[in-house]
Amino acid sequence: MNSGRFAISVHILTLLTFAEDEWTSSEYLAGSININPVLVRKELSNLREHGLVLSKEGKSGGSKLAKPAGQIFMSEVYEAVKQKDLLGKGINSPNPACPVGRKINDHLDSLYDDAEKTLLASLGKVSLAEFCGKFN
Amino acid sequence: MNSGRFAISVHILTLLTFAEDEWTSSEYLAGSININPVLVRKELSNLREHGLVLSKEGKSGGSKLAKPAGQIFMSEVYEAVKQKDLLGKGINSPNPACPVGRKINDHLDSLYDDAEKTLLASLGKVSLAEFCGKFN
DNA sequence: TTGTACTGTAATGATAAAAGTTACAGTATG
DNA sequence: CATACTGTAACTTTTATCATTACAGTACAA
Repeated sequence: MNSGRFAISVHILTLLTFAEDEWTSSEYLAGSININPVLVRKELSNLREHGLVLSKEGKSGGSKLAKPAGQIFMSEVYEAVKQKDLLGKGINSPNPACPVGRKINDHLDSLYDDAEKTLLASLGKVSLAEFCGKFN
Repeated sequence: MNSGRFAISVHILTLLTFAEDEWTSSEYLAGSININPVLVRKELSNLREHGLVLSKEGKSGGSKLAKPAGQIFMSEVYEAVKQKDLLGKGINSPNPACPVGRKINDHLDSLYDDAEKTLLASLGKVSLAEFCGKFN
């Protein structure tokens, strides 16, 4: 799983939840997360592609949630930021002359798939709204 | 979760399972995995600390499983290699002046803990022996 | 009792991935 | 048309990962 992108995305979405329906600037978001605004925009761009946020260009532009926080689940955020697989699948290039090396990646893949399904089920139980409820 | 260490450890343990009760050298393991022997020894050192393998120094030395493959579970391997947490916890240093930034790491932690419990339960169902059974 | 084949680990260097920074074109708004 | 934003590309810096070299320690076996 990718290092800190999940945390950054959840942080962004949490701030947008508290901003209600306001268009929030990447500068402001970057200030709370304490990272570079360009990184925030990249992450927003990804969240946008996955239908979680909307952005508006131009003066008084910014971003906001694409749907109510009660309808956004942590599993969606996970799906949005994942790129490598959960446990680091397919990074090595085992020796194909070895009977184990030749087949292990396939077997690891199916192990990972099962584990990831369980993880998604768990994250799918928590909505952004519930998560934000913890701040009160 | 750490990139490829889980895969390397499972690969090592699989090779040791097929080696039956032989002491297997790090050189041989490195050949199948196609990585550097020193990295293998480091990973073996970690697996040893976690009680999963035994090593013998000196000529005709090497490593073998510390217990039968039916009694080693993927959850143990996961626990052995994890260092950072699952989803990249605690990497950012959010702005403490922001009410969200100030508390988000705690809330993320509890989210991660729950998700990880589920993941461990899933990996705990698969023994090394079962995993190795797939190669036949 | 000495050569050999291993482990264990530290130190260093190379490569790759992640994050920060600068820069600037594009776009709404007033 | 000035302003305050977004969206991206290009470049640099930082950090993490992996490979390599080196060598001390250990057990076996001739």
